[in-house]
Amino acid sequence: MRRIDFTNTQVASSETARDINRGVLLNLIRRRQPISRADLARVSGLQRSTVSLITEQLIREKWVVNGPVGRLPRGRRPTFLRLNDRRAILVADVRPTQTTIAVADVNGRFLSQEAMPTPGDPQTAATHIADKFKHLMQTHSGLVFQGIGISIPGRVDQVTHRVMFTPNLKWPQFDLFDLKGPIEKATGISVQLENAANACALAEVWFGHMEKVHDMVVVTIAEGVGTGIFTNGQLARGLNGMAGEFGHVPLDPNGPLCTCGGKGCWEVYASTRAALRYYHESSATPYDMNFQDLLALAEGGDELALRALDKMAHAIGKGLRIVVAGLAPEEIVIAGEFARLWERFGPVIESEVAASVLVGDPPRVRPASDPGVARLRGTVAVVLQKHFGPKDRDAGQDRFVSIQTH
Amino acid sequence: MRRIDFTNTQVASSETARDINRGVLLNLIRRRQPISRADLARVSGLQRSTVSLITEQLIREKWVVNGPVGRLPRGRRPTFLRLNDRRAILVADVRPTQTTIAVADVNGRFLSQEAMPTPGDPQTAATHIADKFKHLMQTHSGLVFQGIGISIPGRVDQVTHRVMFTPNLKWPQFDLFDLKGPIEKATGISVQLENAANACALAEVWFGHMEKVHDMVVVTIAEGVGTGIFTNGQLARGLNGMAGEFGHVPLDPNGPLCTCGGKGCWEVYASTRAALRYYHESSATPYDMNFQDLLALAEGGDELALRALDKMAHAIGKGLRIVVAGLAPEEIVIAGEFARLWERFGPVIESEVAASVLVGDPPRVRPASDPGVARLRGTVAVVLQKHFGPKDRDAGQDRFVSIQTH
DNA sequence: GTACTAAATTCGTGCCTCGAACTATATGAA
DNA sequence: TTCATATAGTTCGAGGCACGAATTTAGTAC
Repeated sequence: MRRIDFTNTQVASSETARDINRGVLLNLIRRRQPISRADLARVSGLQRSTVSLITEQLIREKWVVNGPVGRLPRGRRPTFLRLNDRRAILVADVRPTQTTIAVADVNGRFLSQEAMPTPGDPQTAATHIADKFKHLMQTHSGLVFQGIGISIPGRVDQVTHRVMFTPNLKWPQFDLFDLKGPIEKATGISVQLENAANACALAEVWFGHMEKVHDMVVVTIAEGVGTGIFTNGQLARGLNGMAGEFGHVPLDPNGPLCTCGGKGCWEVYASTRAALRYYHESSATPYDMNFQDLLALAEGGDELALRALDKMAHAIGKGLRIVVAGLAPEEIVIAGEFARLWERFGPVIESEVAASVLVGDPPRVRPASDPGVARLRGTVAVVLQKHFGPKDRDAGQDRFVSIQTH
Repeated sequence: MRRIDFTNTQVASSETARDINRGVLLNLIRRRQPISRADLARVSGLQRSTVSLITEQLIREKWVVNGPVGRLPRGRRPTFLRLNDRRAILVADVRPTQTTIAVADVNGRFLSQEAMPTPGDPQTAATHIADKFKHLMQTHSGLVFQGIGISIPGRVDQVTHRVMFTPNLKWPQFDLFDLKGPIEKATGISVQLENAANACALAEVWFGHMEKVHDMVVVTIAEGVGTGIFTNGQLARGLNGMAGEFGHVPLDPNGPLCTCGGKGCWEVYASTRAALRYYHESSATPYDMNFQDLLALAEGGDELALRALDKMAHAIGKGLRIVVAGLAPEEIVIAGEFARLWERFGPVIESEVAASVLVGDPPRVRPASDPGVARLRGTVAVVLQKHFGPKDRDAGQDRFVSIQTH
């Protein structure tokens, strides 16, 4: 007897072409709105007739709405299309001390945003966050909510939706707790969990500049150092979602102890905690000071603060050498409040990176497009990706099937 | 006036479905040959009628031929399909001291294989290799040659087809020399250049085990240490094709000088050269000895040789920590002659890797499927990929267009 | 009003997959 | 030998989809 394990190969049906083109047009509208059907046809290369049919479908599906009418020197006026911004997304960005909750539309514009202290354990956090969400759903009753995105300072296995690794978030037994389930149950909306650095990477791709970036690495500098790797047009997630933990690569095997248990990790030298440590080592300030304060001091010209941040910038650059050698991204994006002082410290990082390029062009190094909301906006992108992104179509290689012969 | 830069978005036409399904079936036939049309339908999920039409097309295109007729307990006998193995590929594997030239069929089976010393400069190499190829084309006149693949110990920019970085191959001004052009001109066949580690990665994916691997890293241990990164179903090539140079990440910034100009690179500790150095440091053997000799000594039980290789294995494992933390591949494959002593040194690497996993499952670590021909067979895959692989369809994100308004 | 222009829609054609019906070819029981 | 049954492979009509020419719609210029 012969049984077949029917994990099907990804074949195309007669509707596949429509699926693909629908996605192409939806994304073109998203990036170029307001845009007329005629322009869509020109830009996409599809026939005007095809564009009309597909946009009609998108309007029926309520993703797109007819917008204002344009004006041309001659001829019939075009009707512009734009995304239906009554479709909205709920997002939360969980950080060790503070959690931000927001409502965004499909364009990544925030309609409401508030902060709360991060609860001390995941159970309480789940209830508090869910409550906030429910409240926001009531106060924004005109909107249709598409999904919930939550970014955390840790790695998430996207198969099991379990949290794998959160060295900087001191929640007891978080890895055993299901954050997604309770919030979905309380709100009735599907929840996506994602690592903050990965979220930032998606933010750049979805809301950043127009040109297509093929290989990019985002580095989030906060209490820890995280990287989000975007390659071949997708996030590299790795086994159990653990890809991107360059922050825990040791730069010096004899260095200070890290929260991960290792020694001399990049994060130990390049995180905001490291900068505070540098500062405290060189001054006699009392210990209750946070990174915001340090930045403020530096912006005010405090020499010791500047020196601490300079040390941090060098450490960031040093760790980036590994990323550059290993992945050779086209672009490196630095996210986190540290990027506020880009003018001062960007060049430090840039020169360190340029020195590490073995041969060829150095990667662009730049701060996140909108550092203040990078993480939140990325979390919006996490949810949008489910609707606008590729339908998890296999990137070429077929998925194979095992035939068991009995 | 408005001009449009018509780098078109990738839209689907009415033929797209056929394109996709043709690829799926071609690859299914490749991996499961001999296979009947009925089985193809079952495995792929396509209708039998559709399978018949597409296989007819593949037979017309001469990719597939009708093979033997099967035998079943009941019913009409199935005609098995298999790849047309008269389609062949010419490959060369260039290494610092020796170059291997071979003819392979589309199944990666070698029909002929020979070695020659690697010439001292790229010009001579191009003529010699082209001559060998032309000769092989004559002696195998029954075959239809699909392409030429050449693997080199260096990185290749797949956009410009220029060689970027070959620290271990002492060819003068190789980066200014066009290896592809002259050989194409001499043979009339299109040439693909690829880094040896990338080639090995493709070999594993194309000719390795059946299960689909999503994230894999191949480490080639030879005169240098190279890595080939396979993520999201594709090779990660990076800017100028430079991705994968983990071999030049410094493990110790004060270590010995590397051929790349840096200090204390992984390669300095983990290459075959390193093992020879370790051996020579501990014995008084004359200096004209190569890695093959060292392996032979170790296989014969020489204590000093074993110790040198053990040190090398530890260094390999230590560098893999970076790869594991940064990419969390499902699988790490070790290629190169070193893998011959896997029984002895595999566990050393494995335990080092397992210790570096922050959380979750450790990656599988294993030697290359067929270490002796890994590089050559991978080079075959480089060429096959052009015919069997995805049609460089964008993995989701659309490619944008810039409209210049004058 | 007429000429012209551009946007958007309509409609016939061809490609493609689907699925039912049909043909071809085998085994085994009556 | 004949017929039921089972499996492989083909044929053919239906429906989804993109294409592209023709048509309709709606504006400007004169």
